[in-house]
Amino acid sequence: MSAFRSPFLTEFAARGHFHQCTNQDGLDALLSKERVAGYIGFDCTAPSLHIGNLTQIMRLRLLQKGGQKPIVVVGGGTTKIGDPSGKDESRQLLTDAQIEANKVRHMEIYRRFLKFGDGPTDAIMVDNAEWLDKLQYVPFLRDIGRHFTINRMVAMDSVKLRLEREQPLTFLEFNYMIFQAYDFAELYRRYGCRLQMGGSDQWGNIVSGIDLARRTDNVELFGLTSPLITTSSGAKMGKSVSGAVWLSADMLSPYDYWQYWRNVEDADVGRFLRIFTDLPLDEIARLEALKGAEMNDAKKVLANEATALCHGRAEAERAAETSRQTFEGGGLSADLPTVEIPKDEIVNGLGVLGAFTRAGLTSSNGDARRQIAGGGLRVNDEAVTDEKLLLRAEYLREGVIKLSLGKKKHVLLKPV
RNA sequence: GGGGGAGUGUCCCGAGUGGCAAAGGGGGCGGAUUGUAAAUCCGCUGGCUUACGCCUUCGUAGGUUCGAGUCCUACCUCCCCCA
Repeated sequence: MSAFRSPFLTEFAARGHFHQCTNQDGLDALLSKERVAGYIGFDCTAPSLHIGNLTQIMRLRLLQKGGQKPIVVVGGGTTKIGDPSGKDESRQLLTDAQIEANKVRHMEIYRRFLKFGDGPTDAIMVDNAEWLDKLQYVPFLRDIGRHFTINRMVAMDSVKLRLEREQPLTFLEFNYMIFQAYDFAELYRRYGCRLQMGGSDQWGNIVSGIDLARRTDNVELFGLTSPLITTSSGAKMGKSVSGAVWLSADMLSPYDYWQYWRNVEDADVGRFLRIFTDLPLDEIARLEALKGAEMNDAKKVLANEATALCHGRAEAERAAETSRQTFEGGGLSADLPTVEIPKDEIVNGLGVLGAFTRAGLTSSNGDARRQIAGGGLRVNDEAVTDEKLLLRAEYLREGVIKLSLGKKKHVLLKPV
């Protein structure tokens, strides 16, 4: 990878985002010469975005920091098709209402990471349903479809892999790349957008758009992809205590979000600091070089910075403090997740099994029983050995009972 | 339209002579060890139950049988070959 002249590409590469570029020198020259609008598309398949999407958002953020103009394309239209890239099975089709609801929630998230407005480097957000919904089949086939050969489409990884693995690919999904290609060309016409970024799995779709625009508008557009971010142990990143690592506080609390970053593997700390925070590279290099237990300090910085970007500095500090009290103070933090129960139940004595299940720590009484057998449950930090234990008022500490599953999952039971 | 094959524990893959709560993986969770890390080792991984035990599960619906994941019939879905 040669040195870049443009600040954006330099930073982009230095932070580990660079995978492939359709015309590296051409793009670098263009970025150095004029302000470039670049986009990334996001489909609205889930009610929140997760950290997989965050890697993309951070790339747009870098684009903005580099003095260029980011465009967020929300896939109100393409979500109706479903991207087959990298998947073995079709995603279940969402209703228009679900897509719309998801879209509104996503837009709120983009605003936290990017500055929107009318200024030259302010981000803008557009919905590809604006043009895709209006397309008419026959005119579209004649104008756009004639630029695509089945031969090439079938050779695309997104299609080829599905066929090779003998998994069905519907005609609907087969069309996805055409729509994404059309998006790029349309964004060029509407906003002069010259650049599309995306994960490495988007290469084929991006190149299709570049080809299309060259044929229809005789212009060179650019594609820039990033490596798929995995954990050092090879897993696709993004699993937290409660499933995916969501960016919406109502789907994953700032505390759990903070904990996710606090718990990344040692080997990932430097890489993640570069991708998911704005810290200067020399500072990251210093943190990354920490040895042994000191690595925990680097992880705290990662957690603080990443959480502050997503949920605000105040929430990050709160999560850090809750974590400090819980893990380092050995004490009780009132900020842990709390489940309320009727006061009577404590007065009468509440069975431990039910209590853990109510708190959401175990999935059933049987599960709770098994966890007790395995030594995994604690009440007020003391291991539960008797599954018939009744929780009564004398277990209250500062008005709550602390239930724990393993070392990391804690819930406060609060009588009301 | 004709012929052949397949759907198994609600995370996934996958074995399964009529006696099966159903082999084995992966993943996940817990324990030990650690640094809230990795690696390693151990345990758990359908529901209810103090317990004997009871209930629910193998694409769907029926049937044969003391007894069905396993045999029969119909239907659904998917894959392959022929037209």
